[in-house]
Amino acid sequence: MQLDEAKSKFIEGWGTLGSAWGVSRTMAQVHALLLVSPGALSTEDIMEQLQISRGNVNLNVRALMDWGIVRKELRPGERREFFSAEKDIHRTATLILKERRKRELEPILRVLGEISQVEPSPTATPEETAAFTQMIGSVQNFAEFANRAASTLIKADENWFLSTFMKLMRPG
Amino acid sequence: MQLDEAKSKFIEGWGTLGSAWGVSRTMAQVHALLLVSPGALSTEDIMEQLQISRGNVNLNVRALMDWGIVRKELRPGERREFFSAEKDIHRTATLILKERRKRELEPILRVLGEISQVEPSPTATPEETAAFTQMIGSVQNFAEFANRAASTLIKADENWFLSTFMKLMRPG
DNA sequence: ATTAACTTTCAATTTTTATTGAAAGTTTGA
DNA sequence: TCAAACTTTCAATAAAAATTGAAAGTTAAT
Repeated sequence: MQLDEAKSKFIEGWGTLGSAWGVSRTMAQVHALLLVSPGALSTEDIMEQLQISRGNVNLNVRALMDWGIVRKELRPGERREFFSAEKDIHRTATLILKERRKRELEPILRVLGEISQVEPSPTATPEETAAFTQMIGSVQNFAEFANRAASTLIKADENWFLSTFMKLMRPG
Repeated sequence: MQLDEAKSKFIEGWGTLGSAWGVSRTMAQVHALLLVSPGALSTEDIMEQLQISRGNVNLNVRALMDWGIVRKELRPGERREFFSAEKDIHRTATLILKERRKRELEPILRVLGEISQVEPSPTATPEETAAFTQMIGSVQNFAEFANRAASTLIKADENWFLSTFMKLMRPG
């Protein structure tokens, strides 16, 4: 396979993966393009390579910068901005995890905390209320577990990630 | 807070969480409704409680059954079908993990495997090709790590999940 | 202060995805 | 075998999300 074809396949595959996980296809594709590009790219470069509009490029690179996985690069004597992706995959994964935890896990934990305060009422039997409380409690436990696991991974350095965690996963 | 209000908030929150992770809002809401309902529900029950059409209920309930997290329940002497959610949250999480790994992780691993076979060509410098191969290699390593981690979690029973994994996450 | 080179915004549009509802299909009991 | 009580399908429709492109905004050099 030729390099260009391989790059295209990666961009396409990464885009598909992203959209399955709630990241817009284009955002994932911009990320993939920056990952496979040796140097930083300008807005025009991205527009041309992915065949998308200027506004779209701007929107998506800014979202990627919000996530901390893409950086703006300024070159002396150049007015336009160049963009490059964090190339360390563990760091990238950590940053994504951090951001998604903040955006998605924390809100549901808040909701779970609120609704676990459900009080006995005349319209529901005590059994119904108890069943609900128990159900929510187990979801809450699980979500808190996931939250703590995410924290640990976020704090962990790459060595820990590769050695300690790897050993756990393959104890043989 | 009253039980009904708490249930609604859970259904809404679960729906939002789902859509952030690439699951349709309605599918997540049907799942949430079944989770908070003490008994099994009929198609009509779901239609009424979520205010959605019969076709939509049918579609989403079948998708949830594909995932293995909702079961059909037949009652003697009743022609219609009732549905109930797996109430064990660890088991639910495991089943979701398993299904998503199959649907989303495996395809990207296949793509990565293919494109790592990139060959030197006249249109690209050896350095470019090498940089690409290295990049893809690190993504591949990471994806394979995630794949193995998922396998382990899938095989693990609840005890392991709660004790061993918990200890690792909070080594103090 | 002006202008050229850029970035950002946003209302309009397109594309994608989800939903409906009615018709077709299936199953079960009489 | 019939018909009632269901489930399933799918073409049409609606809703949501992504995208465009042109105009407005910003910045930096002269």
